[in-house]
Order: sequence, then structure tokens, then C-alpha cells
Amino acid sequence: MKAEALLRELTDAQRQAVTHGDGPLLVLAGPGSGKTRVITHRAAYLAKTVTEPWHILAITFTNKAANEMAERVIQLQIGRGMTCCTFHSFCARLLRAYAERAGVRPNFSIYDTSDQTSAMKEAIRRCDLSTDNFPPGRALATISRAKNDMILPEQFAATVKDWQKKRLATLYEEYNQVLIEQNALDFDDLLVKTALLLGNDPEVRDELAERYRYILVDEYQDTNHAQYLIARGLGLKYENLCVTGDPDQSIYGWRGANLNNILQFEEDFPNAVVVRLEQNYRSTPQILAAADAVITHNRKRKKKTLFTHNPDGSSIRVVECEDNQSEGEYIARQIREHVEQGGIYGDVAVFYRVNAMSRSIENALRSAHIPYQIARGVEFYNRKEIRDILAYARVTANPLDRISLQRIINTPARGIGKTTVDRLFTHAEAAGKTPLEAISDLDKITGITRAAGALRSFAQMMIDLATTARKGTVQDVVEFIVQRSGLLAMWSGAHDDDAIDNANELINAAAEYDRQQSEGSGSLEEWLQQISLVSDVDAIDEQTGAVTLMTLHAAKGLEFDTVFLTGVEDGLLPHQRSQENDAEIEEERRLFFVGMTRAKRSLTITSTRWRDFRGMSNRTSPSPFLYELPDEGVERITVDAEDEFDYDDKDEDDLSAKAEDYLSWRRGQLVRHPSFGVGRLLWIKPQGRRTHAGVHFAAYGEKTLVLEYAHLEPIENDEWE
DNA sequence: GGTCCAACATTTTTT
DNA sequence: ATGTTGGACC
Repeated sequence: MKAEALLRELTDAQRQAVTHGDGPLLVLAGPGSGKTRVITHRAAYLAKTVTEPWHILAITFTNKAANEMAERVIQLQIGRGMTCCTFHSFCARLLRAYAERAGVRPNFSIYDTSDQTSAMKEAIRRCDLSTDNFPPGRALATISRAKNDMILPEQFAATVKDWQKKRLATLYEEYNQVLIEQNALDFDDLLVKTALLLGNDPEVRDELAERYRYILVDEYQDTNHAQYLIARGLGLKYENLCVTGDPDQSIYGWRGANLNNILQFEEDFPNAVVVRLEQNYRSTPQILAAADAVITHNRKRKKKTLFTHNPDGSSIRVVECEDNQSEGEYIARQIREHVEQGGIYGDVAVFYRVNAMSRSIENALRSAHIPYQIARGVEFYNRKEIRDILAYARVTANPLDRISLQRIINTPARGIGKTTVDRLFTHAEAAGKTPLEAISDLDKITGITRAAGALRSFAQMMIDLATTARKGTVQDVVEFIVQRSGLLAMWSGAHDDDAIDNANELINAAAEYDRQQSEGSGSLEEWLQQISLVSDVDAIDEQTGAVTLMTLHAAKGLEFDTVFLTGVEDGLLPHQRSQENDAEIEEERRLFFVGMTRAKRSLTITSTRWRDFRGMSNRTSPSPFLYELPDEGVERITVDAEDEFDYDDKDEDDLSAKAEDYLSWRRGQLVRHPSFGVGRLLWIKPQGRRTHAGVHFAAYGEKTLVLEYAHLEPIENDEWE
């Protein structure tokens, strides 16, 4: 394909972005404006005109986006060699390549959230603090934020005054120390260490600038300060930095994303060329107009004129349902209809603000026999059995990884208890050895007698595992672990078929990785790195022909023919915890905007009057954002409970009683609950097809119950008085 | 040292 | 409601 051929079918603005040669370039791209197309074509165009593919680096937000870009560019026939990856995977790779100069060891472990929590608990213990006053999660959130802002422990300590913050500063320091001892980096460290490397080592910076002459950073509005420094560090020499994004789609402020990165790009690079892509090719005028009406309510924004020449579509629907269940059922019915009219399941997506909301949607789709997939890539890797297997692999790759070692040294149970482990670790530290090495001089460790045999055979098994890792494929390693560690025997003994299935799935994943690697290029370390950095959306597959369920955050950058945006209620969207200030509300509004603009042809926004959460039912009110929608092109619908009363539905048959049965019940009435015992009725009210009631139990306090399910028995008051 | 039960909190969003 | 961690008990 000739370079000119790439320019066909592009609009003027798109062509300008694609053909822009050297020098900084900012592409402000509204939703559905063909941004992905511009990026891929630009990469291909550069490779055909001024450079070679291996001089181009494209940084995307997810691995999925990176893989897709790599594929598309190859389809444009520029040959292989272009680097497409996420910030995190780029950093991980870089840090392994320049480990020594970056002050790390190349076989570092990447700690995920739960590893971080373990490390933080240890730091808290070492600082003689209590997890009561310093919940690990909150301490980690503060530290994570500091790292994203490139505030190192010393600076952090220097800027804080009050007692609490000062302790946090020492925790920050100690937590980092715990990680260093274990040769581990957390997600944020990947960015921080890379930014520092680029900032402090001119030689490395120069080498990389030579390697990556042309840099593309997508979703630039969601970069944090560390990522900003990395992009800038790489691009400073040649200034061939092209960033794309949309300030109206910035939804990661809570993670340290700094909108100023994109807003001030022109100040950072005074000779930057700015291209605006405002024509929308994705959505109907109705969808675009509604989304635009909402986003104009944000005060802190750059004005944009979104427009489309797409043909008219149907009105967007704003649907109020009674409760979760009726919301789910409504969506299921609409999806049915969509398919009956010739649509396919794969066209449909359901979005929600919080993961916990997936359940009621899932239930509805399952009982309607509608196939669905959930964007939850990380969930698989968080399963206990998978984490166990991976812990063996991680110890093999990085023997200093104590958190992983602790996890497996007695899993499956092999008679190595806590005391033994403590003694072993203490000795190892004193002797300057890794814990596994320390097992070789067991006789020198006081107090270890009974567990000695178990320790020796464990150590031997780990040595054999290391040999397998050196000589074999990743699949060999995983298979070795499953069989020889005793994990398989343990699961079989417990008849835990799920665990065995999942282990097999992991073996498949390992085999797939091996297959993708050209001769000997793969490694256990790289595989571990790769799976540490998977994101939820990476798991979704457009080809499955199933309805896709995901959070609004995960939906960024995607598009679907038919979209359901659920739970648009005050407290959920905008979320309760994001109503502190205007900035947070505006970010929630952008989230709503992102969700709406994913839809190509059909958009349905749902809310409920009652929302079940953690076993409680709560009255809700509509999201304020709903009042920002225009009247024109928006159809408002209320789904009454009666409308959907369906005698064929199995669930309904389970109702053990009918609302009328409770008509005679009165406030103050005593009732007996099978597990809570005797309680007093506080209030009672019918709700759709069910009856909710508040009951106070002496031993359990106040509970909200659904009478049809709760099996309450009325008790005559005089029985007790 | 291992097993079983109970209190507990929980993630809002994610690499 | 659900899943996990810590404590009590064998």
C-alpha cells in the first residue's frame, strides 16, 4: 500500500493529523470522531514516509487496545516492529532492560493490590502502628496518589504537618522498604522508577529517544504526572510526540490523572500543532445531542462543537423501573426484542457504575437465557487457586518474594507452621540468604526440629521447579507446580473441581503464551509480568456473540450498537463518594457522557425507585444528570410492577406469601424470624410485588426484610407479656 | 499444627 | 448477601 492510499477516506482534519510529520501534535478528538483510525493511519504513514516501524512507540490505555492497534497497523502493511503497549507494560519492560541503571533487579515481582495490602500490613506492624488507626487500604490509596504525583517519601514527609500525616510518611518509607527487600514493585513504582530513570540518566534517555523517534500517546487526558514525565522524557529530544485525547472523557482523576497534562500541552510544547476532530461518525444525532446537552453543564471544560451527519435514529429512552429485578427484566426483554428484530447479542452492552451491580443484571440475563460476558479479566487471576499457583512461579522467578513464599510454604499443608516460618525468615535475614537458601543450613537454626524434613523436601521441590523453569516452557512450569507441589492432590481430595478447572485454564493460558513467543523469546518473568498487568477489558471478545457487561470506566474507548446505561440514580451516578466538590461531580458527569457516547444507534438509560444493596433495599431518587437531558429526542418511560408481572416466571412461584397476607400486621407487632429470633415490627410497606418491613431484633438491631422471603411468623403480644 | 466457625468489612472507579 | 480473615478449639 502506498502512503497516499492511506489518506483516502479521511476528512481534512483527520488527514492533517495523519500527515503531520515532525514536531509535537495534539489531537483533540471528540467521541466517535475516528481517533483510532487517525492513530493507526498516522503510525502507518510515518513508517512509510519518514521512519521505520521500530522507531514508533504507541502507548494505549489497555493491552486490548494495544493489541488491536498492532494488528491494524500490520493490516496497513507497514511490517512489524512497531511497539504498542500500555504505560505499565512499557515501563515493566524498560525496567527489566535497564534494571541496573534504574536501581532494580530484572526479575522483580509486580505486586498487585492484595500483595500490596500484605506488604502494607507488615509496614504498619514494623512502625508499631495499628491497622485500626491506619487501614491498609487507605494508607495505600494515599501512597499511591503520592507516587502518581511523583512525590517521593522524603518530599511527602517534608510537606506534612499533622500527626496522622507524619505517620503516613513513615509508613510510605517503610512500605517502600518492605517492597525493596522483596525485590518487588507495585503498579505505581513501575511508573515512578521509569520516570526517575528517564529524568536522572541522560544516557538512557538519549538511547530511548533514538530508539523511539515517534511517540503516540492515546487517552492523554487520563495520564497522571508520572506518566506525563515519562512521555515528556521520551519525547523531549525530537519533540515528535503526538498525544490524543478528549478532556470531556477524563474519568481517572481519582487515580491521579491530571487534566492539565492535555490542557497545557500547547504550553509545554509551544510549537505544537493542534488538530480538532469534532465530527462524530458513531452515533445518531439524538444520542450525540443528548450527550452534548449533558456535558455542557460542566463549567471547567474547553468548549467543543460536536456534530454528526449520521441519519436520524430513534429517541433515546430514559426508563424508570421499580427495583433491581425489574430493571434487569426490562433490559432482558429489550435485548430479546432487539434480537427478534434481527439484532445480535454481540451488539449489546450493559454499563453500570459499580461492579456490585453486575449481579442483578446477570441474574436477569441468565433467567432469560441471554448469553453474556463480563469484563473481569483480573477476577480469574484473583482466585485463590490461581494465586497459589502463581505464587510458586513468582518465588521461582524472584526468590526474595517473601509474600509469595509465605503463601505457598505451607499450601498445601505440609507441616510447616508459623513459628517455623518466622525462625526461617529471621535466620535467612541474619545470614543474608534467601529463605529457600537458608533451608540448606537447617541445623544452624535453633528450634527447628520437627519441621526439618518437611522443609528439606519443600526446598528440593522448589529446586526442581527452578530447573524446570530454566529448561522448560512456561507451560512446563505451571504443570510442574500443579502436579508436584501437591496442589492438585489437595483439590482432588477436597473434590474442588472448580479449582482443577481453573488450574487447567491457567495451563492453557501458559501454553497459549508459549505458542505466541518466537523461539526462546518468552520467559517466566515476562509471562508473570504480562498477567500482572491484565486489565478487566482485556478479557472481552467482540466475537463471542454475547451481551457485554462492564463498568462505565471499562467502557472507555469502546462502542456498541445498543447500550443500556443502568443505575442512573443519585448516589450511584454521581456516586455518593464523588459529591464532595464540583470537580468530582464534573468527573461523574463525564463518566455519564462517556457511557452515552458509546452507543451507535440505541441508547437506554435506566434507573430504579428501590435499589437493593448488601441485602438492604433503599429508596432512591433519579440522578440529577437525568434532568440535564433535552426533551427532544428523549422518551421517558415508567415501568410499573404490574406491567411485568409474569406468572410464567419461576421466581414468582417462590413467593411464599402474598402482600394481602400482611394487611392485618401492625406496627409494634411481635414477630419471630427463623434465625434472628423475636423482633418488633417498626414499619411495613408494599413495594411492587413485594412487601418490605423494618424489624428491630434485640440481638441484631434493625433489619430491613422482604416479607415474602423472610418467613416471619406473627406472635400474639400477650404470649410474651 | 490444623480445622472449623464467626465476626467483619466491603471497592466507586483500575494499572 | 457474600466472601474473607482471625480466633477458638481439637
